[in-house]
Amino acid sequence: MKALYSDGTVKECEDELKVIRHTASHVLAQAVQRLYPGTKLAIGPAIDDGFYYDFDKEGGFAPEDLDKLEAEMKKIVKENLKLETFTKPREEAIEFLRSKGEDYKVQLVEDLPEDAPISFYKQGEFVDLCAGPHALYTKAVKAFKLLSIAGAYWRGNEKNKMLQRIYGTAFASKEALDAHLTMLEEAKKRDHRRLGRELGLFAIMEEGPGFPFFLPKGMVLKNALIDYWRGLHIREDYLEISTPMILSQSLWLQSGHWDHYKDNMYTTTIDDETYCVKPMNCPGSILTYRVHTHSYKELPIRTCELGLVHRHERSGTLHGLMRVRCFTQDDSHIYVTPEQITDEITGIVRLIDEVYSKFGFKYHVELSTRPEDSMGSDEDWERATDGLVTALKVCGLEYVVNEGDGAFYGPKIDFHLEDSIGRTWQCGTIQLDFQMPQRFDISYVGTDGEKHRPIMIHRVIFGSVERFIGILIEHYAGKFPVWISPVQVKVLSVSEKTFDYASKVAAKLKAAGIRMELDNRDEKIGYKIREAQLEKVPYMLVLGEKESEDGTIVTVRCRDGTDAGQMRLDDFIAKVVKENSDRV
RNA sequence: GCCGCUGUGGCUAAGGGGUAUAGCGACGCCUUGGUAAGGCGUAGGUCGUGGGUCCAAUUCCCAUCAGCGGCUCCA
Repeated sequence: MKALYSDGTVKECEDELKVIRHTASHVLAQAVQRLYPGTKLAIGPAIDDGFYYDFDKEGGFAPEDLDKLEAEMKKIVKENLKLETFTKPREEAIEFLRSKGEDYKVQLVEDLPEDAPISFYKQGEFVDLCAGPHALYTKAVKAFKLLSIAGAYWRGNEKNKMLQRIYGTAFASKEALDAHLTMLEEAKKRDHRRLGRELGLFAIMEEGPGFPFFLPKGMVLKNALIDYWRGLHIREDYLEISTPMILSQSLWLQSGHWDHYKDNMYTTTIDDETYCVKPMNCPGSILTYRVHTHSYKELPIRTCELGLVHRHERSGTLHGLMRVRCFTQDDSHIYVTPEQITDEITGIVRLIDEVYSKFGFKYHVELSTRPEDSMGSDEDWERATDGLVTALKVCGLEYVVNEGDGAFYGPKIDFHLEDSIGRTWQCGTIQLDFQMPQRFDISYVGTDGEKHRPIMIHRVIFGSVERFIGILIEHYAGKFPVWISPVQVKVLSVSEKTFDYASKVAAKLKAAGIRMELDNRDEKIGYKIREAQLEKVPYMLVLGEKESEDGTIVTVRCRDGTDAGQMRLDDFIAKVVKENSDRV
């Protein structure tokens, strides 16, 4: 597709969808200004799967307005306006925008480099400050839909005014648009909050907003993950510990958490003393390090802990299991010498990759640097950041830099996973910390017999077991692999005549350690199969008179609807036991 | 926390100023049935919570709590 660039040239564009969507956002802004004169424009970019435009409109938009705006947009597309571009000198551009009352646009121009030409795009009566490129005519926006209205702060700063953002999407064809909308509908069915309820995995109640309850089936899944976690950590020479959930405020003052994190901390009073519910596990781990003196020969010391932390997250940020107020971190604190940093971090990156690959997750990596609210010297931060960058290079990992998003005590490498509709969630993280060891004055004895300061690495793989389970649920759409399936086999009797045989088979499965459920209800086999399908159980055993008379065989139906035919019961048991122990 | 929307039996929804409907599910009876829903019947809600307006509110208004979509923030 050809596009109009801000230098006035027309050429083949690199990203057709982006051009269509960006033009769609202009068409939306034009419709808004036609229907609601006086509405001010902020910004309106194309995004991953659509576009949005931020407006400042007196009284905001009502949901019905989306229909009216869509209708007006269709008109504008039908008018097939030609897009034109022109530039203005800085002062003239500011004057022009000011005369139109576009205060936000004036601010945008004022922030552009002094000597940059200020480009505008025009379609019919509508003119917008814009760097382009755009479609040549508005008819390029033939397949679009407005999706939602949301609040958004001007320039993403919560101290600024909240504007109204209208989200929409656009495609090159109606078919592509419909396919996208259908995909969104399908994704809703995989939402972990819905599946969590339907499959009886977890529940979040009004009595504890953000504090999830794990139901029996969810607990089986969680424990399977934890067993896997424990095995890995034994293999990798970690030492498991457990530290208290509530510790004295003085500890949190010493660690710096009170200064930098108190808004997120819950407190309680014990015998007139203030105690804090731990929002992180590091101070606890450090205290265990200090119990004994350590030699350089012991390092690296890798402590690990399934730590249940509580954080007061703001109410509007809670989201199913993905964002909660109490969660289990598969935490680890590793004490190393400066020379060991690169090898240790490289090892962790590989371990994280091993775990994510096991589930077939795609992930992307970010390097988060020093935030404004932080502690420690510039030199420490530089050394720590360099250490992480070196490890990333050694591993050959691609990453993006997330400026100012590090922890208050150190920079971090973050691993992000995607949910069913493409939102990403930070799960794994590796943080390099020079501060805690100083604050707690921990040391090891070196070859010279002198005390030296170890460096501390904080890291998680799942991140939070809760969030990881949320991602797992959506990734598998509830059809978990056998080893984490809450129920692995459902035993279904065809009629009352085979209740006994079904019970016998069930007992044998159970004795073999297989998680099974027996359905000996007085229902037809089709009904029992339907229910087992909805529960997304990997294997169903259909047991009727044929199987019962033989006494050693079972008929296996798989979750995907295929009929695996008859097998000897012993062979079936061996197969499931193997799948479970191989974790597939 | 901020902006907008939502809140009816376990779930999904309908309704609407004069104490509320359906389907699924649950339970009971009949049916003994071979790979995604056999039939009949029964129970279950006072409409998130608290105020207010009104002869009367679940239905209107206010507040509050929770959820949803975003923003900000974060594992």
